[in-house]
Amino acid sequence: MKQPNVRSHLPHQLIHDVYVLLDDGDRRALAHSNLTPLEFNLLLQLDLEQGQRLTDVGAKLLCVKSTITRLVDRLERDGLVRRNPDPDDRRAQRLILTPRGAAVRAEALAMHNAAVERRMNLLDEQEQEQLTRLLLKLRDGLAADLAAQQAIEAES
Amino acid sequence: MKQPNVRSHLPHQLIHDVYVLLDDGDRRALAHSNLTPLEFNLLLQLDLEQGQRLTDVGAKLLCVKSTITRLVDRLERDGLVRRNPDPDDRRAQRLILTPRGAAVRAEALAMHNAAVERRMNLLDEQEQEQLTRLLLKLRDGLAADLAAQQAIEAES
DNA sequence: GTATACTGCTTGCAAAGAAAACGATTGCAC
DNA sequence: GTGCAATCGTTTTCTTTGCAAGCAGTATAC
Repeated sequence: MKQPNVRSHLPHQLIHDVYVLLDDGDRRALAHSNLTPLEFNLLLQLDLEQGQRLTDVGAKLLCVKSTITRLVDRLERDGLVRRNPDPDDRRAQRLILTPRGAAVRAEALAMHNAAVERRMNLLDEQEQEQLTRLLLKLRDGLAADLAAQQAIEAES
Repeated sequence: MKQPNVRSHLPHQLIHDVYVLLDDGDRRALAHSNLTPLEFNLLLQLDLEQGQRLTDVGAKLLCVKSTITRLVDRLERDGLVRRNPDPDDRRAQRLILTPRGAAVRAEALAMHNAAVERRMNLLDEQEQEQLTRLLLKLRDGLAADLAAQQAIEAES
């Protein structure tokens, strides 16, 4: 059994390989701004909608609360974001970007956009559209599959 | 700038999302055998060609040597693999699967194959072929891009 | 042959994340 | 209102990983 004898393993493996390569490229592009991909994504979230709670951000970034706490600790220490008290809920904190954070975000976004565009343009426009269509279908199916699995787990 | 205004960001984002979902599914499928994806992949490597050195495995699994050392520590402690001295090079160790390791590997492979097949069959056969073609092209291009970047770094 | 560079692996250290327990606060049932 | 459950965020602990330094063994230059 040299290669797994299941046909569907090839695309599965390829998604993994492509992800690793893209992630590596992202890290290289963001390293100039001293950001990890996760930090960058957090800054992007804040740009979209300031004043979010840590829990909200965690849900969007798909990581647990403690990870967000420490991520924000670092970013706050570096002066990129600030925790503001929530006027309506004394348990919660609202995250806002500092001016310095906004500047870093803009710089990193420009580098990131350029890097993504350069690499994705390895496919022509039509191929990108095809790929998008296939991945959308797969993603939605997988998300449904995950929800079903979680429902099963919740029962037991 | 609600969504990044670069067209190529959508497939980039989708690959990330799909990867996360697939990885999560892999972890669930492998959890029944108490293996992480990396441990599973190491066992698969050994199945392919027994007697490999740690360095060889590290190259195939794309992680640094120290990671392999500790990964093998765990698997050896659990009785799944064994380090054998290399007769030709006293620095090196040859990794072989124990009978117990082979059994665990077989069980995990069956579960993994079933899980991969079920999820990839969210796409029909033709779509899988299309996806494979696109990802192959992208992967090869990205690999070449990475090699070019590394060459630039090596110069400076 | 001896010095030097290189290779294979391990170890120490730090970064990152997950899980669980916790304190503080809120909201819901009654 | 009072009591109980849920929520928000932090802290503690554990696991996994990468990087850099180090040790032992090998190969190359001379």
